[in-house]
Amino acid sequence: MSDGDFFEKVYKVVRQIPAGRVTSYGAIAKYLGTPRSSRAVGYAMNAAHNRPEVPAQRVVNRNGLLTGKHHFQGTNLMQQLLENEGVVVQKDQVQDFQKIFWDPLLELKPLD
DNA sequence: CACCTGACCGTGT
DNA sequence: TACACGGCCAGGT
Repeated sequence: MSDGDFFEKVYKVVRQIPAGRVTSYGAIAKYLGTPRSSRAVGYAMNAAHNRPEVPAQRVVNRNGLLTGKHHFQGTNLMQQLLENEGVVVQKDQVQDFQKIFWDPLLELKPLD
């Protein structure tokens, strides 16, 4: 595994998040076996702008807060994309966060 | 080559 | 409750 594969792994997981569900940076990092790399997951999302196949709006922070909304076009694009998928967002906060939370550790099989 | 800067998170005081 | 700290990855200056 070369070093640059980390972002790719992140994208691979994010791509599998079902519409209408969300997960967190930390959950992805943990799934990849590097629980301390949550920050790097965020950086991967920042770099994911070239990747239309990566639904970055489905990744929020551990509190269900849309911390990365400023990196989308406009002011509310991230929220609108989510609401478009049936996710209710209010004041940058995902409602029923725990309910629609998608944990790769549980939903996804160990590594892919 | 030595910093610096980010879509974060857990722990400690 | 609030802040400080270390760890993670990649690219820029």
